[in-house]
Order: sequence, then C-alpha cells, then structure tokens
Amino acid sequence: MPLTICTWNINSVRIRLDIVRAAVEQLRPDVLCLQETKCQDDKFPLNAIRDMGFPHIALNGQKGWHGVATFSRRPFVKVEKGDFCGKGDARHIAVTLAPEAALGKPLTVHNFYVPAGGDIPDPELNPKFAHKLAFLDELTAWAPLLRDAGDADSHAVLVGDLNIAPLETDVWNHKQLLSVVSHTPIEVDKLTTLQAAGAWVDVMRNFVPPQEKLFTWWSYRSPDHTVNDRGRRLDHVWASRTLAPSAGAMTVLKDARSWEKPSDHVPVALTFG
DNA sequence: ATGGTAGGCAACCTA
Repeated sequence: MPLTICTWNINSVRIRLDIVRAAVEQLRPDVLCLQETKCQDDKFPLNAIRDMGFPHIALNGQKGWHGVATFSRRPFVKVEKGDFCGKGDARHIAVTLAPEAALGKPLTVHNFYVPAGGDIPDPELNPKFAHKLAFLDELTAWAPLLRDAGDADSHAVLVGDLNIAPLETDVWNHKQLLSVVSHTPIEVDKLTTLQAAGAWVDVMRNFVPPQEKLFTWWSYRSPDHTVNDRGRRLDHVWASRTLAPSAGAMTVLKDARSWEKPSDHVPVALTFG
C-alpha cells in the first residue's frame, strides 16, 4: 500500500473542521500535518479528528497562535518536539511510523511552521525577520533533523509552511517580490542551505518542473484571489534522498482556496511507494 | 505607494 502525506496551514483548526474533513475525503491521506492550528492541546477537537479516520494524533499547540499537529492512520513509535530560538513557540512536531510494506523502513515526518518574519525585510529593523533568519540557521544545524535526513536505515520527510518561496516560479512575479518577505534573497539562501544540509529533495518540483509556476498560498487581502493568480509557494514537501525516488504522485488542492471559509493556504499531498 | 482580509481573543497581536 502506498502512503500519502498531506500538509496544510489551516489557520485555526477549530473553525475549519468541515473543510479539513472535505480535504481528507478528497485526498485520503495516511498522515495529515497541520500548521497554525491556533489551539491549546487541551482544547483540541480530538473526537472530530478520530472520526475522520485518524486514531493517532500528535499535538504541539499553544494558546492563540502558531501550533502544529500531525494525525495518522498508523501508530507512532516516536514523537519529538523541537523548540527553536529558545522562545517556547509551538512550531514543530516529528512523528515516526513503524516500517510498512511499501517503504520497508521506519518513516519520520517532520512538521514545521517557520516564522513568517513580519513585513520589513531587514533584521536590524525588524525583530520578526531576525527571528525567521535565526530559526533557519538553528534548523540547519539541528542534530535530530540532520540525523533523520541522513539515516540509511529509515526514511524521512520534512513538510510544512516554511513561509519562503525559493524559486522564481514560486511567486507570481519574481522581480516585484524580491524585497517582499518570503522571497528575499537572504531567506531563499538560508532555505537552500537548510535543504542542502540534509540533502533534502524538493519533491513537489519532481511533478511540476521549475519552469512552471506553482503556488500553495493566496493572500486574504484580495477581494478575488483568482484574479491574476497572485500566489506564492510557501508550503513544502521535502523527502530524504532514499525516499525521494518512491514519490509517485502529488496533488496541490487549489480548489480548497475557493471553499467556504477557506484557509489562505491549500493542502499539498504527496504519495510514496 | 498604499491598503486590502482573516483569526484569536478581548488589547491589538499575528499572518
């Protein structure tokens, strides 16, 4: 049986249970990684998630903002949470699934919500941008991630809202967005360095070549997001070198941006094995 | 060049 992993910045899990259910029915993921759940762990709608077919739930939430959660049809053998920049922010959770027939090795799924970085792309003037850059530096040297990326005896995936659109075709207008946080050269450089440190493969781009535009996010601050298609690819799926060749299909569920009470991000699903 | 919308949570903060 192949294994489908889905990532989605949901922008509050509690007010979007209906569209989470709709996405699950459409994509049938085995593992669903959410970001910006904006929900404390003791307030999480566990029963609704179990009813969607995910008996196994790993949470890293906090009150009011951030928060990540990973749901699975198969049990976890390990759960790990990272704390970056010493802020206690809920921006990461990793789960490990036991070996399964198609992939043959344990699989670790890292689910990240990278700081957005505010509006001003200058770390001297904007502490939120400084935090984003420091977060990326810290991740690049983070031993658990390097360990999982390079482990020959297990597979690894890194997914989430990385809040950076690295390629020229990951934004609607490269030149116009060069000084807009999410596409500045310094962020792109740090993301590329992080990717190289683990030899991660940007598997979404195995399915849509780098010459073609590919977006996962469209701003709320536009009356109609379909006009001029002014999107960005902020959400990513990276696979370890050993796993990447078994990536068999990708879906970016763009329709979800037009659903009732949408998130500004859409789900991305990758099938392995 | 600016401001536009959305969510949490009860002031404005964040995206």
